Amino acid sequence: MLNVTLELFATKGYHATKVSDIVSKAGVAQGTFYWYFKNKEEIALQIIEEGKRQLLEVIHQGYRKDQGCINDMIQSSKRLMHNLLTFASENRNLMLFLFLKGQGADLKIRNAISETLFEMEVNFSKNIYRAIELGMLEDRDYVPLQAQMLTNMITGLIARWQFGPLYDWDYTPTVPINVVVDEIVHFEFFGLLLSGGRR
Amino acid sequence: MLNVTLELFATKGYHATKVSDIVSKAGVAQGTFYWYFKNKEEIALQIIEEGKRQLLEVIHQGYRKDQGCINDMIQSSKRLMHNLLTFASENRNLMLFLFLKGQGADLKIRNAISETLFEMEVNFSKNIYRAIELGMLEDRDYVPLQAQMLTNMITGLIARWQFGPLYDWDYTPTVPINVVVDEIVHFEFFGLLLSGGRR
Amino acid sequence: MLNVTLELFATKGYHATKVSDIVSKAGVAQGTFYWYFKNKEEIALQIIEEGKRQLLEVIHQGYRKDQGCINDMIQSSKRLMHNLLTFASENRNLMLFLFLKGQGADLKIRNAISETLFEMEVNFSKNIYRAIELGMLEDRDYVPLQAQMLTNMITGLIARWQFGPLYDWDYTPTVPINVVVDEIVHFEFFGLLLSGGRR
Amino acid sequence: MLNVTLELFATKGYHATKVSDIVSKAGVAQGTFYWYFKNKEEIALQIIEEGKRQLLEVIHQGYRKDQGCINDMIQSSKRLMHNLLTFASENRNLMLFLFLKGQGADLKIRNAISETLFEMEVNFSKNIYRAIELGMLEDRDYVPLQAQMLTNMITGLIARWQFGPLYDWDYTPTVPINVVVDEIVHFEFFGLLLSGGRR
DNA sequence: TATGAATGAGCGTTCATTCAT
DNA sequence: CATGAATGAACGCTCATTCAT
Repeated sequence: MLNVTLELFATKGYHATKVSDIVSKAGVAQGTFYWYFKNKEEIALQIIEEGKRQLLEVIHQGYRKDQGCINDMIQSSKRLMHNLLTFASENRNLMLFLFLKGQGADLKIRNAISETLFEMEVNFSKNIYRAIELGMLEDRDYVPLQAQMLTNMITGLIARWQFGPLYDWDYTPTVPINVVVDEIVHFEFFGLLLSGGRR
Repeated sequence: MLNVTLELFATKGYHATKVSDIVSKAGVAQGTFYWYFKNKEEIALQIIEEGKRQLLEVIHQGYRKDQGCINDMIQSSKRLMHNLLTFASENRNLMLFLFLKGQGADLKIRNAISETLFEMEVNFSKNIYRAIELGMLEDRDYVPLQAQMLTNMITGLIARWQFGPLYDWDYTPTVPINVVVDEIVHFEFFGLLLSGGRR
Repeated sequence: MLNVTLELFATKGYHATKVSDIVSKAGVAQGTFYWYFKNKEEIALQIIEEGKRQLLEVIHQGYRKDQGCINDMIQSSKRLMHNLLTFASENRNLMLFLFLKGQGADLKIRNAISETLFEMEVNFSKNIYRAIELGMLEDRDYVPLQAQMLTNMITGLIARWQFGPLYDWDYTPTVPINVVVDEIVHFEFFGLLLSGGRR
Repeated sequence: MLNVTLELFATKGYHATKVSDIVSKAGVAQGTFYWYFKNKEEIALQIIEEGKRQLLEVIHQGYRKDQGCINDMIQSSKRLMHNLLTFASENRNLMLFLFLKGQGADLKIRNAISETLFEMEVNFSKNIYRAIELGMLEDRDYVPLQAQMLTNMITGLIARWQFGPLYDWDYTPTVPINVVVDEIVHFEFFGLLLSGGRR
């Protein structure tokens, strides 16, 4: 039922998705829904929770562990972005819901989503701090701000890349995944690396 | 009525805003709403239309017109970003609605918003192409992709800067506007400029 | 305004006709309507009143005055029916409203219409009684019942003849007026005349 | 719910009957209505459909099957009319809705009703043609027109007989059913039979 | 576990009517 | 005489939720 619901949330949006839509698509009766979930809000929260877990797992795997040269850093970033975009390709509905449609839902759900995005940010921050610790980047102020920019750039780009300017579910990406990875990492690299000790 | 409605849309979201909320906040009767607007959807579309107009006007004013050195380009970018962030500060509700909450509304509204963001992108693209023409930037592929990244970075940053990680209307920015401008332009500068002839 | 309103009542029906339809078709402002008429009901009642006057005038002109033979009676009936059908052709909207659509309006209006039809009946009754007085018809019971049947036959036929089986305003009669007159009078003649002294 | 609704439609008319009237009279909640019917229009259409079925069944049973003399034809007509009037007595609300109030409803409903009346006409036409085939009546033009007159006469008479000149639901018929049957059949007999070969 | 009929609060919208100008 | 903006009661309909089976 989670997958079915996520698909509906992603395409129609939270409010426009009726519980009756969910159950009819899932092939069960209306009442059955309420055996599995307390209410409509809860299924959304579960979806977000599970999505967050997977998303952070992907990001976590790209975490820099060893010291290395600039090139190692770039390679590591590329690997992370590649994993992220691959995950995005395999979880289109999740991306659409988390990065776009979700903000139209009710407060509690919006907050759960915001929290997810914030944790992404935190991980990017950690990544940057780690790179500084490892001596790969010079120390700087405003690491969180830079992590924000990265997050926005990445989530926004994933949405636009996958769904086009009108955020259409049936859109087919026109740019190969490698190009997107390169562009992001390029921005990231120059944005972060060359900012040097600016503080 | 437009301002009152925008505020409600921005804080509660489109669906959670009842027409009765709008009219009671505006101090008129329920029926009066329908004298001025065909229905709830139309007022949203009008708000978006007007917001788009203003937003694009701000962006257009930052359009590069004269050739210049690298420094001119940076200054011009800073001026544009400063205008944009100032406009954002003075139109918090519009930002919240366009960049976040709006995607939870119905198809027609979402499309109108997407179109607005897309036109921002197009303007950034034009800006980049213009800089190439003027010899300020080397020629490159994927200008639209870079414009997308810029747009995402900027809109996302505006939202996060103004409303914090939980997108809370009562949040107060913790980072001074100049720092944000510097960071954005830094990213933009290195991202775009130093990408050189990579194609 | 009366004509405009009658046309709308006849085509759309009483309830489906909005005061705003009337005034926009009449080319005046909404408020003006209420200078001429107390409310929507009143204009309907005025229309019915005026229609009744005209209708009864037509019927009254066909009233038998002089004694005569059977043939005189048939000729007189034919003349009456011809006048009635001619009037109907020239007052399609009135027919449609009185004989069909009107019964869907509110109580007071329905009663005004019923009264109109009843007065038609009364006149037919008088006509029959007069013919009996003049010795053109034998005396009989149930004259009112026969008058009812005549009325129903005539009003129904007028509606069906002018507007077809679906009561469509744009329908064009397929049967010439003389044929209709002949058929009605034939029915009337044999129905009334030959019923002889049956009592 | 169908019976309850028919009663309300027949007494108050379609537009004046609120869904809340229906459900409160039926003793269920507002929402329950929409579990059984798509909307208010649909229940009207179902009522008409069912009414048509029953009405045509009654008429069909009176269909002439065997050849016979004039008297057989009259007897057969009387039986049909008697059945029809008996059915009408037992389905007062249906009569009131189909023959009077229904024409005030919206287009789709009006058309469904018109269709019902038209099928009555068609059946009467068939009956006449069958009588011609059987040699009980001479051939003639304008059979459909005569069927129309019959239908109008009969439906109108049923309405007036049952509900009086003001079409009042609480009216009690003042004329015994047999008299009405006799009068109708008399009109029909002389109207149809004696019209001979007039063409 | 699972069903699906039943609920009812709440919403968007309509439209006859009013009234200051 | 005429306007048209403003009113607000009332309606049809939706849909998340409940509960007897």
